[in-house]
Amino acid sequence: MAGKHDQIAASLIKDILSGHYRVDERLPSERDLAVRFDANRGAVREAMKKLEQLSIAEVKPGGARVLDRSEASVDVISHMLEQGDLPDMRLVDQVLVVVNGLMSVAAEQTLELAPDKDIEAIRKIANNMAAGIEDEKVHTLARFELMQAIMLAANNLPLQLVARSLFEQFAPHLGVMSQYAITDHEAWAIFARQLDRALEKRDLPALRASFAGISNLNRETMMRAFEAARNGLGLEATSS
Amino acid sequence: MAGKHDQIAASLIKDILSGHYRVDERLPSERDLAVRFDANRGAVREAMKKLEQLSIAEVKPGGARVLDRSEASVDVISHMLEQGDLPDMRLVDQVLVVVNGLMSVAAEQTLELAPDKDIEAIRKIANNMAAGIEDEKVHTLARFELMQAIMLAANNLPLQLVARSLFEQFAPHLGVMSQYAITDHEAWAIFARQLDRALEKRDLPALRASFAGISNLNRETMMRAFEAARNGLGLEATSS
DNA sequence: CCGTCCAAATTGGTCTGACCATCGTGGCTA
DNA sequence: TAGCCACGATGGTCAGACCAATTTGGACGG
Repeated sequence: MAGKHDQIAASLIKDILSGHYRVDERLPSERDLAVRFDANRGAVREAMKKLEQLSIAEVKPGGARVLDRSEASVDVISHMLEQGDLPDMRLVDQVLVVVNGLMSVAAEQTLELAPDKDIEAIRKIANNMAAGIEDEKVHTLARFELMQAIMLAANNLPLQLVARSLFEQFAPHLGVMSQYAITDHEAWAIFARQLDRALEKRDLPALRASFAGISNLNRETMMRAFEAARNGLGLEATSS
Repeated sequence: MAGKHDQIAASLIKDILSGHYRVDERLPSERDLAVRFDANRGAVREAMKKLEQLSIAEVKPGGARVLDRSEASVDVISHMLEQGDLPDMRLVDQVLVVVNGLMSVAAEQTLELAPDKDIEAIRKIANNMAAGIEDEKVHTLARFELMQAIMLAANNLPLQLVARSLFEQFAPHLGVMSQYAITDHEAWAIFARQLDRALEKRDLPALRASFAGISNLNRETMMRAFEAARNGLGLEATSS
């Protein structure tokens, strides 16, 4: 299915991110890697392009060198999350902090600039959640709807791109985590009501307060899901 | 200097971003483009890889198609800023909003988690700015120092990566804009003092307030710089 | 006249092999 | 021992060919 260069890139990325190669270390030549992976040099070359795009390696005549993590592209996060059986809890929490922060910024921009129509659309979703949703999947869907509506209303392309990038990198893992997640629907209802009122009255402090609450809720829910997942995996046999 | 594929990619990116190709439109075949640019198909291929990486085009057997802007990678922002003589003011302001928001999140995380040592380092810089800096370049440097110190103290890798990505995309244009920018050092001093006190007393609301002020200051400064730059370019002859 | 299906042309994907400019390295010389 | 230089290795680029998937156009049947 996947091209050969994707497999090579994935292997090299894993090696680098797992610390198999140290920072500033020269990695093997393209020709050597070609024989190691039983592939064409072109394939290796495309893989190196990928590393370069992720800014985890710098490739230039004379050899390719591993770069420091702080130089990396935003897109490395998805690969970092794929290290190990379970994503790194600390990293996930950090991503949540950023995403929640971006959502808050988006909401503030919306409050400031968005037309009533867009705010009404958000309030409608918030109202649904404030009324209380029993079903977990319906609630999850509503949360996504709420996020998307706010992002659209903010009408800030860079904000949308960053938020979407982070979200999509985390999304695959969200799928496996969600089966362990237990959302506090009642707490959500409270904050949803607070958000609705803040939007109605264009009350910025109240808006921030509601998002702070939602952020903590999201983080706590995820932390609990992690513990559950860890226990769940611990009981099962180590497959493969 | 730059590889041929870079030139081809730049040309295609410009065409797509400027609307020369419509969304969902098929762009010419790699072989045709190779003839048009008088280049090897491999070079065109690498350029297409670039477009794919930026997620502004989707390339698959049968042809490559232009994607919607909302699908794009965060890295397109730098190319969007390069459209036209002067960067799009609205886009720049949006980037500033996001960066300032991220800085605020970083500061909050710092206040919550960072060791005293890191907070002291930030306060030291803030104190310098509160005392009042006359020289423009020194002030600019101090602002960067402040940003970097806060980002480091937050100790949140995803946050750092996103902020750095946005900043570096904007940085080249910042250089040309800065010659038109006139920073209100006195207003900065006030907010720097407020920031210093907020860090000292671990006062979260005060911290947010200081960053809100700094954010507005940054945006207003940039807006004024834009007007000045527009006038400056208007008076000069349209070179080249 | 319209829809369906099939075959040929087109397109991207991959591979092979070669040549060049640059960089690293080791040996040679002063 | 220190500096210099030539050789080997490495990435960068190119040319040409073949393959698999897609697209496209026309032939065919309704």
